[in-house]
Amino acid sequence: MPITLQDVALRAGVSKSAVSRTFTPGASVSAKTRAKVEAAAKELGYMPNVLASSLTTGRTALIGLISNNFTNPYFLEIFDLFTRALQQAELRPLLINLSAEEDASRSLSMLRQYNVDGVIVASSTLPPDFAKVFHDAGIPVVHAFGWSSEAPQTGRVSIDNTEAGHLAAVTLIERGYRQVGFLGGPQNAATTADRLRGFQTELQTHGLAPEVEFATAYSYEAGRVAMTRALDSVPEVEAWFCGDDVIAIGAMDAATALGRRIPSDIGFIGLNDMNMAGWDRIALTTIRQPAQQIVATSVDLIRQGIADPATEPQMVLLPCTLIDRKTLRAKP
Amino acid sequence: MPITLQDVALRAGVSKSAVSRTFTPGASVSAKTRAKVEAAAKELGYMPNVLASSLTTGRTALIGLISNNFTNPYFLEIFDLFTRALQQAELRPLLINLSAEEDASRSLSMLRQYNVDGVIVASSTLPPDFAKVFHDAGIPVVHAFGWSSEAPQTGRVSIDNTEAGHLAAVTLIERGYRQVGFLGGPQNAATTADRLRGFQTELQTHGLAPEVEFATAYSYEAGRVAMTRALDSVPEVEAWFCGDDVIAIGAMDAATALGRRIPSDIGFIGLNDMNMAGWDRIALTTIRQPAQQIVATSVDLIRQGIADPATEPQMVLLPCTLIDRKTLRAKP
DNA sequence: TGAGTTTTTGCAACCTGTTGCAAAATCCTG
DNA sequence: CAGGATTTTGCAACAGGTTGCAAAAACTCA
Repeated sequence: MPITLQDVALRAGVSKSAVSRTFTPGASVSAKTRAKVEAAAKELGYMPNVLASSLTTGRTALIGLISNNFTNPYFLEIFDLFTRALQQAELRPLLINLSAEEDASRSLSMLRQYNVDGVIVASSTLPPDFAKVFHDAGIPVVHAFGWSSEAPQTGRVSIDNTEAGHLAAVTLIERGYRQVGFLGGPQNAATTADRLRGFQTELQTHGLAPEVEFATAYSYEAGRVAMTRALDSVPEVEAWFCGDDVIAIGAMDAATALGRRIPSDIGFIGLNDMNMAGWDRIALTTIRQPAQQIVATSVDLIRQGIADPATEPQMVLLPCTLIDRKTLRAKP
Repeated sequence: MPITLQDVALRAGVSKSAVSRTFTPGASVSAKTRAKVEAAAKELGYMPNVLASSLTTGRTALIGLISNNFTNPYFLEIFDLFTRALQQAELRPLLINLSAEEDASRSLSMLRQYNVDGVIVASSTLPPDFAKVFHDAGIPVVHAFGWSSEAPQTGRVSIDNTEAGHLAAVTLIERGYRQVGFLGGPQNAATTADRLRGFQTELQTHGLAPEVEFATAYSYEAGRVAMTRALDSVPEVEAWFCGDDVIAIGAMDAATALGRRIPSDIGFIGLNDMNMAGWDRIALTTIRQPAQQIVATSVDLIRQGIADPATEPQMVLLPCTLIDRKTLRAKP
């Protein structure tokens, strides 16, 4: 049913090779035959079958986009950015949701069956050595949003989470908070430890130490239950650094439910700066990840990896910035 | 470099066909050769190349998942559901972001080049005849979340939007509101007209007519600006039916900014019931779309369409329900 | 055990393109 | 216009599988 190379060749009165070359950039075809072929192709509505050509060229332009963050609205922004950047680069995202039990190895083998040209892991909760599996399989891979100082050597791009923790501490201190808390994301998340370390280190230089709690997921609910617990066990904490905006929102609702006012009674600072953080009723003071740059860099790295498989995996760290809104009291 | 059928055949001491058959469900292979082949395959780490087999079988298990709703957090929930459901069905979503200028025909040809087995259009703002393009190209297609009574005959699954408008009207009336408004999504969205029609029709039977406004997008910002305008031009409206939760949130923030209290001064009812609508600080009264069912049905329809291309496209309408929270006053 | 059935197997052609190579066509220069 | 250099072209093999067909092997049952 669908039109093939053969059909076009016949119609144009040339060989299959001629048709193939017409559609291969940089191949040798005279203007005359190119014209004939293009006319025939147009008449028949021909388009080359990428999958068939992938057999010989080894290229599919398919990129595995793997994530398990399907409950954190921030990741919709990330998916938006990734799909656009990939499309721009003529690459096609094969989306994999690893939220469910789905084990990693199954998705690896699936991606190999489809011969993907590269893999992007967009997640901070997938184990840092997850990306390595692809690297070891010879598939270019970059792990975005999941940098941790102990992770193995694969392509990585992220903010410097230690630095983010540092920035949070500095901010809280300069606002005059002394009793502070850290409400991290899942304890096993690659990034949590680094954020905590940076936070603690800076506090230490001021003779302070944070209370430490962890939410079980990057979600509103998890933030809410963790904070409900914390408000009971360590009610004296004046301000919390939350490992994620959505966790922060859950935490703030927990505080509000218990009658605490923000920021007069208790302060919160988040991380990510998702769109929603700027909504009036949220107005969250937070640390912004340069999502756009992280995505652009990730896609660049993947393209490099595809173009020259011998390139060493690169690790790039981008700076984050404070976005001041209304959930922390002003500098005294 | 990668292991092929040939390699396994050699190793197992059988023909290529035997190996192929071992991996083809329902093919005729004796237990003995199957064992030999499986052993060899395991040792070598062989996995069949789906793309190569797609050449002869015509099946890729690839499903184009097209959307342009990458700013509405509700759609993260939808993507979560779709990716899971597709994975469950051993289908692979090729994600296409149509937000940008990207024109439809380009994505059609791309999907044809990749030989997708089917297409799911998840959007209410894509023109209703967009899905038809795929139908006409002989590709099974279902349009989810975009039903409109005037749309052409392709697979479709959605709530009955007229019914939703009707439900909104009934709800507002029974709460004692008389001066009501409709703040729709984009005016060109497939669903908006139906919702408005249902809303108006019901109001009419009570001798009422709504004020009508439209937001330019399904986003917080759009809801906010539209409502800011509306509060100026028709301040007498007591309650608004918003075409989407995120629009409703923007609208509510506009009202709050102008000093109106919810629900005592002004009421809001949304549509979708995204997760976030249940957050304390939002607590939006809204109409729930049965997202889970819509997705499950869509995937079923696609599978049917793949299994038997001759099946007529089906249209299924699912019921929606009211979720009462705190943005509408109680029944008097 | 042997004839008749049924199942399993391998061969070879095929799916849709790509590409190295040698032949054919075209171009250039004196 | 001849002769050499360059470009264009088609052939045929190949990428990694699938499948119709006929031959081979394994069953059945008298």
